[in-house]
Amino acid sequence: MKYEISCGKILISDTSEFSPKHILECGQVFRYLNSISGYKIFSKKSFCSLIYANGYVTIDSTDTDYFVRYFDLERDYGDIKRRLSGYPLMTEAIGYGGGVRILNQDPREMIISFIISANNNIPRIKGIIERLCAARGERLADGGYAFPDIGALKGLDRDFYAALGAGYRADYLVRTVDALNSGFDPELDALPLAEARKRLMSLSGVGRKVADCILLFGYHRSEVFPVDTWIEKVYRRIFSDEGRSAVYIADKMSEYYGDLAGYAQQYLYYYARENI
DNA sequence: TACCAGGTGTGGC
DNA sequence: GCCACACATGGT
Repeated sequence: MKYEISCGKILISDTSEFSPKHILECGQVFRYLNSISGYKIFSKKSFCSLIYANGYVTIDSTDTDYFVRYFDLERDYGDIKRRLSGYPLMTEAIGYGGGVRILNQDPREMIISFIISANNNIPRIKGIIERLCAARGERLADGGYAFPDIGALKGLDRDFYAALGAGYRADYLVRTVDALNSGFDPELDALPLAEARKRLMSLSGVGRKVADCILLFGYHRSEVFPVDTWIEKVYRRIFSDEGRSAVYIADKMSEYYGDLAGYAQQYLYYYARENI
């Protein structure tokens, strides 16, 4: 998409493919604050402020290259939407969430965050992650906190995560942090999808759905279609097909949409959250 | 009060 | 392989 960079700011004039609300509220990201003047967004050790006014989006940061990639600005979402427009319900879904983009987030941050997300709700997920960052993340220039390095979580026991409010996921986090600190290789880009997914699912607390979210939001594997309770509702509506397992739906939709599956899923997820 | 939230691990079959 | 069930926590 078209954008300009000047004085540490990224300027986007065509907002038909960039809606801060759509991007941040489609469930892919948990580290953002909403204020009167706009949004503040944290990723790894970077942060930016995002202002939407007079038809323009301005992204202000000290790391413009990082956020060009983070917001996936080099990709043509107009083309993606055109290719999806023939699929059932997609015109309506894109009508509601046409400004969605899939962010390029840090794989380790996604692993930890989506383990926390399991059987949980978004406000609570955000709170747990914020407390994790405040407890173990590096202090940033703006007064906020970075997402902790995995090394900074080494040796912490279940009581630490339980105190953050992680509940029974505390044990998963202890085991997965240990794996990440002792040999698990998060470089999965060169692997076939099935092998990458299998490796992620070897981590405690990572089942099919969490693995697919990590693959989509941490590795931009757009052929995956994460299936949660909301997407199950949309699936039933589109195909009038009751009683299918989440894995069945994920496999079927991945094949149905091909390399557009992840994008289709995000438009449908946003639509479901707004309309079902 | 029972149910829900971007589900997973476990044990029984 | 499938299935039922337990699992912390806070909101409605």
